[in-house]
Amino acid sequence: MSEHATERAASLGARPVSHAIFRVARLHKALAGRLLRETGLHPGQELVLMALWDQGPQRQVDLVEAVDSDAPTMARSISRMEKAGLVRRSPSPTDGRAVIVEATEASLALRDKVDGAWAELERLTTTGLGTAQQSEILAGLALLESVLSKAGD
Amino acid sequence: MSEHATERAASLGARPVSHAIFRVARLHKALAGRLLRETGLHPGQELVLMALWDQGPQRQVDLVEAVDSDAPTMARSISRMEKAGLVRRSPSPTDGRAVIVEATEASLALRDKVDGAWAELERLTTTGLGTAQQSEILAGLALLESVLSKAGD
DNA sequence: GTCTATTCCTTGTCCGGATAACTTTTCTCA
DNA sequence: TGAGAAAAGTTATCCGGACAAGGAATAGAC
Repeated sequence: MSEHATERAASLGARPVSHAIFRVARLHKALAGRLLRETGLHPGQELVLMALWDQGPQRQVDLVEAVDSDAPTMARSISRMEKAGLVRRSPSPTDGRAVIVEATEASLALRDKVDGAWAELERLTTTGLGTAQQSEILAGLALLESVLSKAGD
Repeated sequence: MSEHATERAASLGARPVSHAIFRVARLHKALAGRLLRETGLHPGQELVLMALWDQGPQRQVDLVEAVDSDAPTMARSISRMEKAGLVRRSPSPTDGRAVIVEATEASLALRDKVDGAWAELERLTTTGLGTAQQSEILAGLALLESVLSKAGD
């Protein structure tokens, strides 16, 4: 019937790297979400807090850069975190366009939990992997990252 | 100031595998979305259509399994695709609970574009990688997948 | 045969991610 | 200096992903 039957029969299984990335990312994100649940944070928010804890108050656009997000997502997320008392917003004294975001004292109570969750995530992710395998995987991921970011031009 | 400064100063950079997975997944998904744009589909919908094209009409729960999604997401996605004329729903003749989903003839017009987009995605993902590097990366991802799915218990 | 447990699906809610459209402010440079 | 380009945020609209709750039908146990 179809003159492309042989190519098509394999279409769901024949994109090995792409599908593997999909599945690993999904599992990894789910695991991160589960570990983070006890902190009450949603995946992504902890990255914002970690950036604020580490680098101090900064503009939203800096946070976007730090966690590799985008402006609308960050604006919304910051609003929610502000409402939750995790974060404070104030106008930049030197740039009328910018908003300075800082972590509240209340957010510090989460710091140990967040650090623990991330450590646990990394532990679970690399459990059973030798250091050689780990660096191999890391090198592979770095390679993929550079290839993909070049492809995104 | 902080008695944990040394540990904490590295908190954004010291989870190499986890962060690498995050970044690769993000780039990969963005690339997939861009390639898919010309089909008018949103990322995820093409997986549903590919499953229907390849395996024929099936229940929603089978589609959930095929694309590794979940029931609520699938229900909503199918509804949208039904509204868009890509998919048809009918009650199962043998199971009163189940719904049989099938691809419409109209959806077939997208098949070549979708196949092309996925081929291009894989090509861009693996461009510049030797076959040895490819299998190395694939093995690494498979390893991560098995570790992560075991951790998700 | 009935009562319970399971399965399949749906709806509602909340979240992040992406795009587009827009406002306000700053920067650039001719 | 003054016009236009660029940057920072916001809001809107979609989308998929996750969770909770619930209805309806089937399957299983007794």
